[in-house]
This record gives sequence, C-alpha cells and structure tokens, in this order.
Amino acid sequence: MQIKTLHSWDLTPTEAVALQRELAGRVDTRTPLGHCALVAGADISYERFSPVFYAAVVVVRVADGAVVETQTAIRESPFPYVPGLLSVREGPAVLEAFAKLRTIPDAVMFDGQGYAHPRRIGLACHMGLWLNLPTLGCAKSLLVGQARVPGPRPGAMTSLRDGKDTIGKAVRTRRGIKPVYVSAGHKIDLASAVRLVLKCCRGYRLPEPTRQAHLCVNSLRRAAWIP
DNA sequence: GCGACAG
DNA sequence: ATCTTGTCGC
Repeated sequence: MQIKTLHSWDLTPTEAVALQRELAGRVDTRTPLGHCALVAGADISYERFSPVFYAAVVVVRVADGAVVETQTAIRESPFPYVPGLLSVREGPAVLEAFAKLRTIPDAVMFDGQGYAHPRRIGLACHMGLWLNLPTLGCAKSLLVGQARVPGPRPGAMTSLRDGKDTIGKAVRTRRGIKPVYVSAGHKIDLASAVRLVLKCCRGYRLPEPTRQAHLCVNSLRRAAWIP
C-alpha cells in the first residue's frame, strides 16, 4: 500500500516529544468503526542488545480467523526504548512492512497503547496517522492510568482512567488470565475498538491479528539467526 | 527528590 | 522486547 510521508524519523527524544504534541491534535478517537471484514495485526521482535528489528503485519479475515496476507521487514532502529516514545523506535520498521502490503485492511491492531498514553498519542494513534486507517491499541500492560480488575468472564471490562479522563478499557478476553488494555488509535472510538478486539479473540488472550503477527515475527527472527 | 514506566 | 523448563490450574 502507498504511504504518504508524514514527517522525518530522524529525531532526538526531545524532538520526538515535541512531534507528539503537535500530532496529538490530529488524532481522531470519536468516529464509530464501520463493518470490518479484514483486520491487520502488527508486531516487532528483536534480540537483546541488538538494533535489528523484525517486523510483520498480518491481515486476518475476521469471519474465520484465516490469514489472508503476511508481509515482513527487517530493519535497524537507532532509537532506544523510552517509555512513551515507542512509536519512534518501532514505527519505521512497522511502516516498511505495511508498504509491501497489497491487501488494504479495514482496521489495524497494535501491540501497545493508542490513546492511553501520557500525551494521548501512543503507537496505535501515531501509526494510524501514517496509514490513514482505523487503528487501535491492545496492550498487555499499562503505561499510564488505572483500572479496576474486570470480572472473570470473557467480555467483562472496566474503564481505564487517567485523572478525570477515560482513556481506554481493561478487557477480559479469556477466563483465568490477565486482562488486556484497549484504547482507540485513530479514526475509531473506544467502544468500536473494544468491540473489534473481542470479535477477533479466538480462545487466546490476544486477538488473532496481534497473535498471528507475534508468531510471525518470532519465527522470522529465528529463521534469520546466523550463528 | 522518589517512584513508575507500552515494547 | 529477551533470557528460559517444567509445572500448577482452569
């Protein structure tokens, strides 16, 4: 798919924060999501102490969970892990994989936060601006905010709040496991994001698109392993 | 100043 | 994120 350049990625941490502050105003977290037949999941994997990133985007058919298309990219990232600046570290590699995609998904899920971010522009929001597609964040742990533990049954949820703002939802996707934290990315509202995550869960903690992307990047990394 | 801190 | 085997529980 064609991706229009939004800005340079050659940033210092300070510049990255300034960029987030100006981009945050362009994020749309109020639009209800339309029908979704194809949902993509994106993820990154790498070896400890290595700057080489293995990225993948997997398009899944919501109806049956089948993988429709997979694209990958292997790329170095000079940017360190800084809480709150994950998109600057992982974004370039993820976008390279998206550029190779031929199937345009109806929505994209990211392994990390969307709106539930200190400046309300986590990985999913930032990628949504670049891709100009509906996106959402489905994280395994919290960056900011607090939520009560949701009930034990799948589908149970509680609000994730930061001060007075509701920034996401803690969602139980499976019984007996820790909840995931869902937040809107771009061109989607929170209710739609939660609905889609639950609709994409097929017996595992993580929704199928994200789970498949995770499996993909790990096998890609191991396949590239050269002792 | 201290603690927290997506992946 | 990654380093790592078996093991307790739904």
